[in-house]
Amino acid sequence: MRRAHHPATGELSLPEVMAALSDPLRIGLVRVLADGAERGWGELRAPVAKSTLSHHLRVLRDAGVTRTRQEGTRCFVTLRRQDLDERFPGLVGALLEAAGAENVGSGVYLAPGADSTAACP
Amino acid sequence: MRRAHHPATGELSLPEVMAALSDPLRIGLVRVLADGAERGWGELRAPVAKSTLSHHLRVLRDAGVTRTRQEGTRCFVTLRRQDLDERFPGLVGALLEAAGAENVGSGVYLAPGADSTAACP
DNA sequence: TTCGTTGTTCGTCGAATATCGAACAAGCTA
DNA sequence: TAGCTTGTTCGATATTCGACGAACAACGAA
Repeated sequence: MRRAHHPATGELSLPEVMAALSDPLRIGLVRVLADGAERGWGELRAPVAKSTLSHHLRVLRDAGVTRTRQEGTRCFVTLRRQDLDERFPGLVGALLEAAGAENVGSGVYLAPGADSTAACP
Repeated sequence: MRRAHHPATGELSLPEVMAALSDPLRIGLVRVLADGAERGWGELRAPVAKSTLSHHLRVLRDAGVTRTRQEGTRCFVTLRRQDLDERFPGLVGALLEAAGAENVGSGVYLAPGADSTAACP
């Protein structure tokens, strides 16, 4: 598991962020992370193969939408809400509101019983 | 020149709109149209072949971001700001603000001397 | 050390995208 | 009618994207 690259706040690219947020599955991931809690990779459920899920998380990470932290063999993901709001004020909020109203990305959810406080037992 | 298809307000798809707004050139087009004025196709200047420009305008139109009106052999384009705001409140505003701050899509501009009031002489 | 768990990476596939020039169609205009 | 203007459409390429299974790497546990 190679060290993941995270763009600095100042390096965020608007087109790249928009592209990252143009896939229903990735929108679903952002919605799941929208409460600001850190989530374990294993908590995330989506109707795709795990290699595909890894791909989508990588796209989000490379665009600077999420941050991945590694702990042992596990990964924890958070939404970079503050960084995004700093560079693109209101964008993520508008997206989340619209996605909620349209129920975009509803195929993504958290593993039943998973709790943000139990992410690191 | 076939009759263009415009999705109804209720048919707008968030992922499709996001994808349409993830290209720098298309963001530039939206910026040029952001003042709400109707612009003639011929006023639009972008560093691509006209067939490519036609393609990008079609992507925007098909996603419901712009509306195209035909008058004789000419086309006039407007931003569907109201429809977009109705479905995705704040999204276009946040995009425009961010794009302005980052100067995204600056390769797109209006033909010198073109005026919104002179679009239909 | 030997497993088992956990994500990532690789190779591949089909579909979609961006781009260009050329050909085309529709409507003015001479 | 014959041309001119204006966009659109058509191939043709090259690139990228989303998806999958399989292989791999890193770490903890037995």
